[in-house]
Amino acid sequence: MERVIFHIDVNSAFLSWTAVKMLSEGHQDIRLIPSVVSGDPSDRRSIITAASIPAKKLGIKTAQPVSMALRKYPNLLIVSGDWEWYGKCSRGFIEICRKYSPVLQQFSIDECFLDMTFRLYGKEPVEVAAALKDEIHSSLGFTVNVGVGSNKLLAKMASDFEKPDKVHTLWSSEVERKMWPLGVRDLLWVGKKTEQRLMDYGIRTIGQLAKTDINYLERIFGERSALQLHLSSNGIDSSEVETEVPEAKSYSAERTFSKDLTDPKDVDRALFKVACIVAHRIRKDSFKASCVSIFVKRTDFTTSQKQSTLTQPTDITALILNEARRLLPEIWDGETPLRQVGLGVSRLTHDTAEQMSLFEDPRLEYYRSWDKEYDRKKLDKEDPRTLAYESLSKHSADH
DNA sequence: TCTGGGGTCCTAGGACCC
DNA sequence: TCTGGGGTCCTAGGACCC
Repeated sequence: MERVIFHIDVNSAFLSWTAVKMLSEGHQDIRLIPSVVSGDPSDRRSIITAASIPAKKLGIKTAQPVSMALRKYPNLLIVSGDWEWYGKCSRGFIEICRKYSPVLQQFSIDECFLDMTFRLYGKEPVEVAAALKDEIHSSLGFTVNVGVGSNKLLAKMASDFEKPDKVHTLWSSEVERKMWPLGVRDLLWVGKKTEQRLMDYGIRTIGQLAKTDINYLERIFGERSALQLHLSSNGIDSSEVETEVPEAKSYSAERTFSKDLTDPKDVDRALFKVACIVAHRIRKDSFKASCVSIFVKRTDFTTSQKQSTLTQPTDITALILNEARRLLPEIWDGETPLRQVGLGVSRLTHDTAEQMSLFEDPRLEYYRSWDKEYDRKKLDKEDPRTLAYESLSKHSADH
């Protein structure tokens, strides 16, 4: 029996959600004018996080630099994001979707899949999808697209058809007519690089890809990727709607500076900030990490990364920072200007047993109390107090 | 025009062990 | 003394997603 899967996708999520909030405060509806959500517009390096449909019609796209968008349209309305509010909107929209089927997989902050196979009770899938779409609009004030299909891949492809506020179907029987004429780039998991390689071999549309001999694809992409391309271009996807929320596998934070850094003191301070952010987040989720990695991006956009495994998992900022400091010289000569500095942790465990040792470093107690205070005071993540930085630096430098 | 931030998964090579 | 093959862990890098 054929399955019925819905994919629900909020239209220009961050922009719509900001619009709803501004409307309630008496502002005009920014969805109807050229507008964008972005980081600090005075920073030359800020990029566009979300754009309204009128803005998109002017050629303004997500991930473009704000400066570029302003050159295209100087009257562009720029608003900043509000992540707490976005979290509320996301939870509200997921809650409504869950009423239609408990077999729900949240795919990102603004997308989810529903397995509707046993939830239609004789009703037409398209009518149920329209009811869901309209309920979200009337109760929360923003629009969504609903893709309806025979599997997750097709549902997701369908939700990407004409926007906003639309229901589209993409059943297996419609693949040839609705999906095959599209360019390969429209296929899920085909990004820029794969598109270029396919182009090199004269494969431009999803239909051409579907009809390409899989053995030929294997020679270009390897066994695994070839199979993936072959199946998805033919509209085949047997994956389930996963209701379990997977545990995080890694945490990371990175900062791009408005001016490239060259002073080792500035770089160290940046490392400190990202270490505080990452360590705070793993403590909040009661994880400890065994692997620390750092990465840098240079002015020419080349990047380097270095990671190493700790002898014991930890959630202590100072120990993570120390490892990061040890690794840094291996990827940075102390002079090359750096555009970005990042820090990540992985190999996470929930192991709570403290590894007590007779020889436990007495400084650990100080580090833990420092972290406790950081967590308690919710210190401004972007601007940890100088004093805190100095005191932690002084201690951990002795290591 | 000049490119953010946060994730996941895959591959490939080297080290090490049996 | 010189030898095979398989498994696992670790690290670096790349591609993709939102």
